Formats: sequence, C-alpha cells, structure tokens
Amino acid sequence: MNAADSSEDALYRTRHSLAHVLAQAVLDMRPGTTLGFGPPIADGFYYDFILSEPITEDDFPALEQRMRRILKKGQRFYREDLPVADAFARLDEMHEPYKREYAAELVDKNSLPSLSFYRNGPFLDMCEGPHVDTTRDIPRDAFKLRSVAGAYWRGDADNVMMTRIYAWAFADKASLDAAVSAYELAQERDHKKLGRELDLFLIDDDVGRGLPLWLPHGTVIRDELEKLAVELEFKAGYERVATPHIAKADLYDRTGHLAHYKDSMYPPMEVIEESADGESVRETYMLRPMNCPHHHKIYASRLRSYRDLPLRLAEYGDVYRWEASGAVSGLARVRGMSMNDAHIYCTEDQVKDVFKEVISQYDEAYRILGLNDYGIRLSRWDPDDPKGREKYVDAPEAWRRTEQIIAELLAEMNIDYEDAPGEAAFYGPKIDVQFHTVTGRDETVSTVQLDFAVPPRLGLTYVGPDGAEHTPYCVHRAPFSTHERFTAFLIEHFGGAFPTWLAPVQVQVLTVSAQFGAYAREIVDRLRGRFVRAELASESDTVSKKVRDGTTRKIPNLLIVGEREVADRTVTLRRYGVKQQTTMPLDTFEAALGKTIAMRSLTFEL
RNA sequence: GCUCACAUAGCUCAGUCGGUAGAGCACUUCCUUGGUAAGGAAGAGGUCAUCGGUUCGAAUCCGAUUGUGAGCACCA
Repeated sequence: MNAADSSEDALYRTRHSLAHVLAQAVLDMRPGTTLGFGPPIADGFYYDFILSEPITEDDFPALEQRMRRILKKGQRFYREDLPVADAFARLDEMHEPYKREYAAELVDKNSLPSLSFYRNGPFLDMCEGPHVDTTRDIPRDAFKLRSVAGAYWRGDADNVMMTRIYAWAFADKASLDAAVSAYELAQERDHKKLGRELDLFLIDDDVGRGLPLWLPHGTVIRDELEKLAVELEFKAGYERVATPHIAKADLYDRTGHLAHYKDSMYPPMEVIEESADGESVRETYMLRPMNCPHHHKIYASRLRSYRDLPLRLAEYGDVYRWEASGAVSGLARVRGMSMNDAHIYCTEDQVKDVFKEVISQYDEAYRILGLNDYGIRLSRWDPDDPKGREKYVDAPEAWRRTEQIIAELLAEMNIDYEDAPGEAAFYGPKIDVQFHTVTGRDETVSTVQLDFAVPPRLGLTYVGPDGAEHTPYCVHRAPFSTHERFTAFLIEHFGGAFPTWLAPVQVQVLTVSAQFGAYAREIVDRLRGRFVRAELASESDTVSKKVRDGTTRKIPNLLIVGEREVADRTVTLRRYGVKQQTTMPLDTFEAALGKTIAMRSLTFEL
C-alpha cells in the first residue's frame, strides 16, 4: 500500500468513525431513534435514522457540540465478532429491526458464519469497519453537518423513508474550509440562478411546472447548439425529418410504451372523430414521450434494402414526459423538452461500426465545447430486478446478445466504463455519458441506445442480400441530450460566461462619451451585417457603469471607443475575465472575431 | 411521488412583542458626456403565494392547498 492509499484509508476511517459518532449523538439527543446505514461518502459521510422526534438544521449546532464532546472523550473503538445466532439476538435486543433485516440478508447471501460489531463508548453498531483507534484521533474542527434529507431504506421507494443527515468531513480544517467554499462557489454557478440573472429562461406557473419558456438570450444558445448539431449530423450523412408532437395511443400500445413507459407519459386526449361513413368514432391521442415511433413509421413507409442501411434519421424533436413532481428542477429535469434525437437503422453486423461512428461524433462535440469531465456507463437490464417485466421488454436472449455487442465494442475502443445493471431503456441496453456537474452531481447527458425490441413490434424490415426480409436494429442517439438539460449543463460548465460563438450577446460597444456614438453605431451595424450579435451600450451611463454592466452580463467582448479609437479607426477590446486590453484596427478585430466565431473557438483568435 | 425546509416589489433581502410594509439594484423622467466594476435627483412599483382558522386586529400564530429548494426514488 502506498502513501496515497494509506491517507485515503485514514480518511475513510475518520469519516466512517464520525458516522458512528453522529449516530451516538443523535441517539443521545433523540432516545428511541432507530438506525439505518451510515457510510462514508466522497466528501464526508451520512447516517440514516428513523427519529423519535424530528431533527432540523436548527439542531445542528447542538448536535455538532455533542459530537465534539464525544471526540474529546477519546472513546476507543472495539471490534467484536459474534456468531450469527448471537448477532441476531443482539440486534433484536438493540431494537434495530432494519439492521436485523440487513444482517439476515448478508448472512443469507454470503453464508457468513459471524457478523462484526463495533463499540465506542455507549454506542454499538453492526459494522464491518475499519475505524480509527479512538475518537481522539479525529480532528474536532474538520467536519460540518451539512443537510437533513429524506432517503428510502435500502434505496427503495416501497420502503420506509428515513431521515438522512449529511456531513462534510476531511483530514483537517483547511480541507474542510476549502471544500465548503468550493461548494458555495459552485452554488453561484447554479443554472437556475444564472438563468434568471442572464435572462435565459423562465418557468411560469400559469404555463406549468417543468415547462420552461426560453427567453431571447436563452434561445440564442439553443439555436447555436442546434446549428452545431445539424452541421455535425449533415457531415455524418444524417437526413433530417420533422414529425408531430402527438400520435394515436394505439401506436404507443404497439411500441410497448404503454406497457413499460406509461407512468412517464401525459394522460391521453380523447376526441370524437367522424369516420368516412358518418359514424362517430372515439380516438385517443397522446403527447409523445419519445420521437422513435414517428421515425419508425418513416422507416416503414417504403420497402428498405440492406443497401439503404445504415439509414440515419435526425430531428430535434419535442417530447413530453410526466416527470415526478419532485424530480422537476430548472432546465435540468423538465416535462417538455427538445431532444437532439436521431435513429440509425442498421443490420446486426453494422451495429458496432454505427456505435463507433456515433462515439467519435460525441468526442468531436465534446472537444468543441471543451468538455472532459465525464464517465461512460453501460446501462443494462437487471435480470434480478423483481420489477423487471414492468420495466423491460422480456427477452433475456436479446438482452444478453445486445449487451455483449456493446461491451465488446467498448473493449475494442479501449473505453473504461461503469457497469450499471438496471439502468437500461425498456427496449434495450445503452451507453450513457455521465457528466460531473460543477454543482457536484452526476447527470446523464448524452446517450447511445441499442433497440432490439421496437423495430420487430412495428414490423420494420429490410430486404437482405439473400432476398429475404430481416428486422433491423435501431440505434437511438442524443449527443447534445435535450436542449434543456444540455443548456443547464453548459450554463454551469461555463459559469454563464459563454464562449463568443455561443454567447447571447457576442460584442457590446461602449462609448467613452455620446459624441462617439456615430462610430459606435457604425461598428454595431457592420458587425450585425455579418450576423454578429452586437449591441450598443446605453449612452447615458458612465464608462465605469457600462463596463460593470457588460461584465456582470458576462458579455465575452466589450469594445470601448473614444476619441483615440475614432481618430485611428480602431477599437479597444476588453475580453471577459481578462484585465489587459488590446487596441487594434477595427478591420483586424472584425477578421479575428469572424475567425473566432467560425471556428467556435473557446478563446479569442487574434 | 416521499422527507424536511422555505414563499414579502422584476431581482436580492429587511420587517422586533400580532397594531394594514421598507432598503438596495433594476425600471421611468430629468440633470450629468464621464477612458475602464455602480455620477446625481425625482417618480412609479406590493391582495406580504392562495384559501381558511384564531384574534378587536394577522406579512407575523395555526391548518390546508399551490409553488420553490435540498435529498431520496425515478430519469435526457
């Protein structure tokens, strides 16, 4: 074990032991409380309780004080291994039904002969360890209770909801302070906050929860992303289609959406239509939760040959999903969204190449945006999931086969991935790209999915070289996710300071005094004539005020013009976040700006 | 959906013990034409989320509803 490992290990022990100290303090403060789990996590630890009396964040100072007192006491951690029967008896005696339930399962699954307990002071917990030697080994100023939240026992919504207390914990005070201030800084980049400050989007109760209204500045970002996506797709041979936002319920019955996805769909719309013979016919329409059925119908509209494959149909399609009320949040999780969708129909032999082609397009998109903090997840079905038949198409052999194809191609591409059973789409396995957001969450952004289930249900076929009909696979992909989630992610990634090509206002021209307005307006007109989003700052403010406003609005390029600039036909460029300014001929600036935008550069290309 | 918290002007927030609301920014008008992060003055702007209860009297106390936030579950 090297030094880094052992310090990691020490921190793990500290966090784990602090969890026990928290539990001891909570039991002391709220006698009769029942314990759940209390593990260390990335930046600290948590412990789950069923509290005899509620605890709120107002109780944190008192709780922390109790914890510090325990640390000061120097309680020694003792490990004790009990034969299974004794362990069960002890847990019964402790009135810890949840620990008892878990113990039984542990023993059952791993056929354990004994279970370990740790005791420190009056506190006893079934636990694998390891722990510190004594609570005096834990620094008293390097932890901080963070929040109280609900969490289901064993992460299952069918179970009881416990109260979870989260805490930060580090090796020393400096690390704790650094983590807390990093967290507070990240909160400043929250897309909901920046979205309001930068006038990007709006959510209005009269329209509905999770149904954002894109303001002019937000729409610029949306349009620029879409333009980029359309260009990348054009180069890769995608053909664009456009399809309606609703379809008859029967279509979703046939695709399997009603069987597996109904809870995520808005309820049906009933209408009365008149048939050809004058009869009234009830018809049911539904808002679409996915674009694929519509695209499948386009595929099915004519006889396809293997020579046509892969066939790539693309659409930035609007879809609607009835997301759980508690899940809806800003632009990151919405109920109406515009998806960077495409469906690639191909033969089984082509699947790997199609995936590889798609993944290389993802790389290209991420390179342009400067994104590199992400992990790859292979999302599979979970054969052990008792709810498997509700969640997934029941076709074990097809799952096995398609999951293997994806695992193989990931190996061939030397891509490390996290294996995630139970995260598949209902119609097939997928590769999810999990981005780490600056606000500390992991979020699925892009996805590539292999659909073996729906094409046969809708009778999609192609004629193979053998003259017989075969069923194609369908690869669903969405590198830019949805406009909503992707924009939320980018707002936080760039902290609202977008690169010039994406910025809602690319250039703002500020005059030193109104008498230079004619030159400033000439610059704005010239730039706008070249489709640059340029605007003139208010003429009645002071230069300082204009600089401040432009900076607060995170405009990437401020151009200052005064007497000198007018005389020399130059501009003084003040880049966002850059103190040093550059004065250059207007023509030079214009050419450099054109290049910066055309290349979608993250910096300014002089 | 679940647990907890929160809801005052467009935004950020004060509002003490229950006595019918205040600031800064933004907005409008006027003055100021100023070389790098807030020039000055005046004005307008509120059914204190909604509904109900307690009270002589509710932004304030209680309940319900709606919405928002954190987390869980679910997910692009």
